[in-house]
Amino acid sequence: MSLRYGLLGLLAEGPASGYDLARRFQEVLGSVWPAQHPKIYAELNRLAQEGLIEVESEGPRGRKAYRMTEAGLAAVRAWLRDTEVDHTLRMQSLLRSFFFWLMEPDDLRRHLDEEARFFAEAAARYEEYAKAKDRGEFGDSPQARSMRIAIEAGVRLHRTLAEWAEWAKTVPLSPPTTTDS
Amino acid sequence: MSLRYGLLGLLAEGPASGYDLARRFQEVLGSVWPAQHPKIYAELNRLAQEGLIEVESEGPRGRKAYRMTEAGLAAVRAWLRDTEVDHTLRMQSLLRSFFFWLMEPDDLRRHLDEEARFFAEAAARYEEYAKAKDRGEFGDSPQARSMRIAIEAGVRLHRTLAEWAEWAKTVPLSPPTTTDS
DNA sequence: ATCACACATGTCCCTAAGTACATGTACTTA
DNA sequence: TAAGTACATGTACTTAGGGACATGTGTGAT
Repeated sequence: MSLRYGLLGLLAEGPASGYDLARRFQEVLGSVWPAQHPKIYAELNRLAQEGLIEVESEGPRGRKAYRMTEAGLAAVRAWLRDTEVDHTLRMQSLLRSFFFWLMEPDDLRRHLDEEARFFAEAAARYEEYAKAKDRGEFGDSPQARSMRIAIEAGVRLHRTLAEWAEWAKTVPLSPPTTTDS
Repeated sequence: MSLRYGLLGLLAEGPASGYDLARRFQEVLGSVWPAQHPKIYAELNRLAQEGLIEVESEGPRGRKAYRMTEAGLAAVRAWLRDTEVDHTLRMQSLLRSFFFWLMEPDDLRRHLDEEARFFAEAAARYEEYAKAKDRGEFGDSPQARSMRIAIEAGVRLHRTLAEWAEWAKTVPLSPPTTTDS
């Protein structure tokens, strides 16, 4: 259901085609909610059938731009206001960390180096985005301010994970061996 | 595939039945990789067919305890060492934050209050776990130390998200209106 | 003795997600 | 004018995940 409301949320900013939405999903929402174009086109058709969106215009190359209907706007708002947040998390990085004790120390160090680098780079990318927003590149609309909040989560989250990976490198996995002297 | 290696990872600590594994998944891995018992039993059967695990003993009420085989241990290790980490993230909380501008200020404040509370409570639960470990309640084995690292990630992650939600409450979503005087 | 509960394993079905395949059009550049 | 690229929309197949349903057993309490 989240994909559905992700699409409606994006369409609340203005009309867009499936192609546009697929790109925007990849660019901005992709890091918190991945979606491939087949799912997007399918969902758009369902949404249109249910009257939550409607074709606004048809363009070249079969392009169909959708516009949100009143019912659609009401539906996103209801989702945001009335439905419980699904806090389910699925992080392979953390799943793996339960099994670090199965790894050779060298492999583990290498792994944590890579993890730290990955998270730090992601954090840096989000920070660039945040700076661009703060420079006014996305304007100062409520949408842009919302995005700024989301980006801030990205920055903090990935920075935290990078620090965690660095910290993890300092934790010895084997208890000190008692020298039987 | 992560469920598979989650199960193998748990079985690396010692023999266990599907029922045991389902409970342990819910308790310790559930927050980073949810799994329901039907999936677990199915995966165990597949794993046994492929020779990565084998039935160690049969107990009352049809209980089947599985033991990991050499091949199974090699498989988890190969997964940990050689396969790339899937960093795909799916966080509904963050997806929603892109659309905060569609919410009434009051609803948004309420929402962020709830989010902050949820994340803070989760962080506190993880912290309790961490303290218990540091008191020595889980011993000092490599497994326990691995778990400690995973728990630390839970603490930091949720604390960060709680702080983010608190911070988000202080961000005005509407640009200051120019009073036409 | 009976009842409730925790133990224990599964099937079935539906939805969500991911990948590969398929098709065609407008524009830009060599 | 030919080739490459970005635009544009889909179908088909496979796997993963979640919920409901089904079934039966040992144990402890009343």
